[in-house]
Amino acid sequence: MEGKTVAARIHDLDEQLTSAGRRAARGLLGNYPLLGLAPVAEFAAGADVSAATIVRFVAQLGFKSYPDFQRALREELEQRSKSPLQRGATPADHSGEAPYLSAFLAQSAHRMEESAALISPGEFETVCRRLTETKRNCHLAGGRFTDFLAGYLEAHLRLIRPGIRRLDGRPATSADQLIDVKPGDLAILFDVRRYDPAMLEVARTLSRRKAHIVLITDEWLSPIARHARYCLPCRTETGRTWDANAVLLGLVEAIIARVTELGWQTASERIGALEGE
Amino acid sequence: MEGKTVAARIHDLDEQLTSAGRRAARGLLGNYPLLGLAPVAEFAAGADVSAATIVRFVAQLGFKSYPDFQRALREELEQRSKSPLQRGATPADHSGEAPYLSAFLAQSAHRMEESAALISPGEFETVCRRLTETKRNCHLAGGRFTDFLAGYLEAHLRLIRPGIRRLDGRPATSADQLIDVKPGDLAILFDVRRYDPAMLEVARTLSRRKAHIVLITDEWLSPIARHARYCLPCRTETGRTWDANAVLLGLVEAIIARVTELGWQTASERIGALEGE
DNA sequence: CAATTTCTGTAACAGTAGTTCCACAAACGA
DNA sequence: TCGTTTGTGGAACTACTGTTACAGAAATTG
Repeated sequence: MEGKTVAARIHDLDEQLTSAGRRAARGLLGNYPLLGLAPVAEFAAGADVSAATIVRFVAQLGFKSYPDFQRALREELEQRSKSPLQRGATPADHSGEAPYLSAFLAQSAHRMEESAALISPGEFETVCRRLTETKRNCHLAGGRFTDFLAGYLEAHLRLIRPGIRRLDGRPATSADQLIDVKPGDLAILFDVRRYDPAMLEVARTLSRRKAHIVLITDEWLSPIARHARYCLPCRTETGRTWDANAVLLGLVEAIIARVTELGWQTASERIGALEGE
Repeated sequence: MEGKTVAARIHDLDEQLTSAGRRAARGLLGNYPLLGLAPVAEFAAGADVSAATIVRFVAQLGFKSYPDFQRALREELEQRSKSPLQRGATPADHSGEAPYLSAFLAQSAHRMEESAALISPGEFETVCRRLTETKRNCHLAGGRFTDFLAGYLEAHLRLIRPGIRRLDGRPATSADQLIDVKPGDLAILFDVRRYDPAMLEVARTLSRRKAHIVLITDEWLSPIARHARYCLPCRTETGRTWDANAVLLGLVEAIIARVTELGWQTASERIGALEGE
């Protein structure tokens, strides 16, 4: 119990967390561990919950008090900075210029691994399981630079199971698409920064219709997060002109792989039938 | 005054510090910046001075209050972790069993790094340079599961430069699209395993019309490779039902990033104009 | 060597943080 | 659809932390 990192504790709880508790967890993992070192009020504001929720969250993690929790974070941070490897690691790459492509791909790869830490394993698993429930329909939509992800996921899910619907983001046409959304339906939305107002509107409508929203977003969390039951954030920041959506695709492929495994009975038949053509 | 790091401020003071003040400085620099994030009492104990001294020290550094000082430290830490390659931000999570998602993303990440070795840096660079030659048109096309990559690349290249054309893979319609392909034009084709015969046909035609083909494919090389002037293969094998196209998207994003850099003059203007809307 | 100045730690103070309680709202199950 | 349960945020409360004043200990200078 003592030796565990705070991040690990969060992943342990995971299922037991309530909606607001989860927002707190997301916020903290989002810029870990800095938000936890701020005063409660600031943490609360950053995670978009009340101060009371933060205190409850910290108590759930097994800490006696908020200061106690902060001490744990500091000690963790101290451990990390004292461990020998990374001191040399970061500055060393200036020696002998690495080819552009290697450096770029290494960076993307690194961000992909970081994203794994950002996403709660239980939440991922839950989302995948829900995707195998073929009784409910599943709706997909993405914004300007993420719509292709929705398309990619759609193409694969269609092979695996029935009941997949694609929404387009334009408010005009989406209105009538949204009519046949039933309570309890699943909706997977993609939204990354410069967040799309149209997507937010779609999310609002879905929320009103009691659909369960799965949000796939970047580390700064789309405003849709407030309406989302499940939230899967990825590290996309590059410091360059464009953010890295390859990480998002990695996540999408992970979902496809997992859902294929879980629903292999159905999937193999369908895929077999389609391959045959 | 505002932008200075706390460490820099300490060095500035230096001579002006009294004996106890210096102990405080030593303590903080000794395990920077963690001690400063602790409560005053703890900071004091760690630096072996009284709490009052710490407060005076912080005031000397130019901060209005101790909380103010801590905020500065946190912001500094946030900056640092966000700008250059993240210092091994969240690595030490390998405790215990690796969750599905982590394992999957780690695998994807690994394959991404391998791909860097697979692709000749010179070839990559050449392709990017040719993409900045705006005198020649550039045509894009992809197969069933890769067409979205062509779309993604198209969307970004359009922002950067003129003369981008998208071909669709259907032989019927592609015929007339291919009419305005001129000798020396660039054509970027995506083709991965279970290779698309239609794509091969498109490649043949392009080849006949003396277009220079850039092929983005998997490690087993599409048959198009014979017609391609440049060939950029990626590791996509997963051993599962589906191959990993996230690696391909990584490569595409690398191209986008590099081309943006090379043609920044043109690109920045165009992007700026479009952002303005 | 003594008087003066500067610096330091202790102890009381004040303010702000963390904590807790309660009423309300949302989700769940009958 | 209605009651029950659970979760949530606002507001009061408490406790701790940062702050400040003061008195004693060094250090410095005449």
